[in-house]
Amino acid sequence: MAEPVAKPVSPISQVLQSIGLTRDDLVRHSDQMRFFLTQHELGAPFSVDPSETASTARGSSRTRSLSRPSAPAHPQTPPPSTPVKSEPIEPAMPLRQMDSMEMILERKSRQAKREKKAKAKDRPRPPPSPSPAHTSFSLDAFMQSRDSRRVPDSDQSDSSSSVALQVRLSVPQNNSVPPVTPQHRKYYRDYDSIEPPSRHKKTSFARPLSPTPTRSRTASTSARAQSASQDADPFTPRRNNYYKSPLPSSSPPRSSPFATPSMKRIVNLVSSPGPMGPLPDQDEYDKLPYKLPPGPYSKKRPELSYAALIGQAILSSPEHRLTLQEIYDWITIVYPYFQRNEATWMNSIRHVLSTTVCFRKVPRDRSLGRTQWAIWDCDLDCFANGNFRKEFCAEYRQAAAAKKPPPKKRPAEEAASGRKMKRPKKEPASSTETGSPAMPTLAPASLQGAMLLPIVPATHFLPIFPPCPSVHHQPYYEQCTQLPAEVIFPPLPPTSHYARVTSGVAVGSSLPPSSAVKNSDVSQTSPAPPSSSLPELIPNNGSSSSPQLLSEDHSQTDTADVYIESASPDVTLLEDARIGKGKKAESVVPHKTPPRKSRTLPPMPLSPTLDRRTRPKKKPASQQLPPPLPALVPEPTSIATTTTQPRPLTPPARPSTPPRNRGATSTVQLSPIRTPLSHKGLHMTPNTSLAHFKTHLDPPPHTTFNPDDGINPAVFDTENVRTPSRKRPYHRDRDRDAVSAHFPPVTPKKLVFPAPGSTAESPFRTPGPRIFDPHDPGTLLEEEFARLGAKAAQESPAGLYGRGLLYESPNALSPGKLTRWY
DNA sequence: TTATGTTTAGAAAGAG
DNA sequence: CTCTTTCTAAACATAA
Repeated sequence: MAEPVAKPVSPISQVLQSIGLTRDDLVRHSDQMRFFLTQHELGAPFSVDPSETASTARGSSRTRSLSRPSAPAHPQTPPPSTPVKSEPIEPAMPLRQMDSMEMILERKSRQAKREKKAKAKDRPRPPPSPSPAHTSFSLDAFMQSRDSRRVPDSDQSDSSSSVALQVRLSVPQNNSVPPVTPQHRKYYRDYDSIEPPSRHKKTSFARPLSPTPTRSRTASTSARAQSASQDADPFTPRRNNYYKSPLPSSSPPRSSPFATPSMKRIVNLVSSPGPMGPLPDQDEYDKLPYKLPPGPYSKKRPELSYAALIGQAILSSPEHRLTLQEIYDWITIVYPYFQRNEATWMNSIRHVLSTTVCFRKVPRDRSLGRTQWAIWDCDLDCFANGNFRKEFCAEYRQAAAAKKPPPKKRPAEEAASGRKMKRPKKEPASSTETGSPAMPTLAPASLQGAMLLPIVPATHFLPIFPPCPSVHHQPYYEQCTQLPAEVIFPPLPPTSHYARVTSGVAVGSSLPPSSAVKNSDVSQTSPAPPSSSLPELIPNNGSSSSPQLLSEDHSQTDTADVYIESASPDVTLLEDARIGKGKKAESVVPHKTPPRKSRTLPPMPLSPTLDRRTRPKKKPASQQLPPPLPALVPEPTSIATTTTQPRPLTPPARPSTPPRNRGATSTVQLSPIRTPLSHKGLHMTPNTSLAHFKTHLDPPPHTTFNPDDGINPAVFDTENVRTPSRKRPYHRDRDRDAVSAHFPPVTPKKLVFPAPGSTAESPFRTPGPRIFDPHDPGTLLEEEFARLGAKAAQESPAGLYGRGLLYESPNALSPGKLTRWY
């Protein structure tokens, strides 16, 4: 690379000289340019992430996610039904050039749809009105869904619609496929959903397509690949819209618009059906219960694990809880790679939610909506930097501390001595399991929660319990520390209330007692932990989503930044929202849910998850991990407690919690359900330190990143935090394919700037290290650098390349993930 | 019937 | 080579 390379003097150099700029300047400017470009135009033909290419090149690293494992094998067994999704791969559309066009079309179609639906449908969700959008979606959804499985009825209802869908899908179907193409269904249907035309599109690229016949995967793969190819995001959420909307995710009704039932019709046939609904329109983004990261979204498959994606999604909501649908929506928007049609990933998402300890189920009233999946504050560490690391789960830690086996959410294994048992069917009553014996073993997730807690009325406990008690009192903070909030959440606009709030909260983190109570809730939900980061999440000022909550918050917060009170209100609100409404149902869950607020709580240890299973499996890992990130904060517990103290006290009842108590591992009551671990008293090691936050509202250093700097905090973090360990590349065929397809092994240029600030700026930027935008000056520069090689590198301001990132392969950078965030 | 959840299996990749 | 992790697939459950 470094070599002198042929062109001794690049035009650029000349130009620079003439201009009097240094390379550094160029870099900076380029970054800025890039930034603009990216923002403004998503359209870059494709942002390829160099990283991707590189990654691929690199090795496997990416995830294997794509992999289609066994695919090959399948041949034999072509299951009847799903023999294979594979089909799919069609050459499809070339890249989408049309993004803009498509976008427009889409919108139009959507609007039309909306209108129609609005009329037609009832469902529109009540609440806010966002619904309309939904309706619009319906088409899409339907298209998609249909594609996949459903029948065609609609088939194409409209070409336009189809188009829209396609677009949305990101796929270019349009091109290739006529809008309607009923066929889709065939394909899709046959094969699970997966590949709707959209995928095909992709093929345009090279995608060789994966040969892999495997079923769905292939399809999926292909799809993905396609998606990947398309980098441009169809909808980049851009703008601040995001910020705005905080619909109350929690707010039951609305939940995600998409989610809205309307979609239902569409249902998929697939086993695990996917879902359906179309994504929300951009317009609707505002309304969403979660915050979308800015930036164009890369269509590539994220390197992140599903757990990480879920974590990002959930954490993007003010309360840190989303419904499954919302999670789907978030993922599909932010990672266009995942399309609604595909059942595979959704199935995986569900699977992860069910099996991962950190994802807590919060039941709600039906009236409110479906259950929500929450991340407690105590587990925030797990999601730092947008990644997911079990090790940091409170339970894990505890377990580690205890030396017990890592908890698993689902004990299934444990329970039964042998795995395999198929489940006996469930018993209707969970009781059986829970009740009895199993305690250790199984508890349904929901139960778990319940188990843990003594059941306090939801409302009560929310405040009361900190989610994860023990460890983090101030989960957010801690987390924040660990995570760069920014990473997770885009920086808030100064103006935004949230910012203040959050900060305030953070500050208050200590949480005022008063707030404390509420706080717990608050914290949970929006609290902010995300200090810095959060803000955005919550955006809105009044907006919406849980609007009320938010709104209030704002007011309050605004006024007093600090106080929790603001929070408190929020909390209250939140709770109301959640609890009040949902709560009833929640009784069980509550325990866990409350989490968010963990802050307040003192040290409860949590053991909740443990209950599920203490499974030995991971121990190793868990053990290793124990301490979350040391880096940031020192002692979490102590601090936390102090700060949070307020509420902690009563860890009320939570059965589970008690044990946790941090320090003592006392075994407390065992919740019947709980896992033994909990009982055992895993204590929690506080690990994380919140301290930092206590002191500082802002996230630790890394968090902030200036574009200018070029340094991507994330990067740092990543390095630190992330263990590159596995690099799983996506090897799995898909990924590779996808990637390769798009960009062939392109030489991994090291272009990848660490996405330094520039691109980086957009936190959520495409995952890859950055988008490859040919137009982007940055690119040019990069090339130049490449030519110049080391020289440039040296020169390059640290900022840009930060640590030499310049040349690092994207992968190296950290998992692309980080990058992406920034 | 659908969407959602839970659980079991198995494959692939990586780490040790 | 073994163990672990992640992903995928699918069966089964259940609420609405």
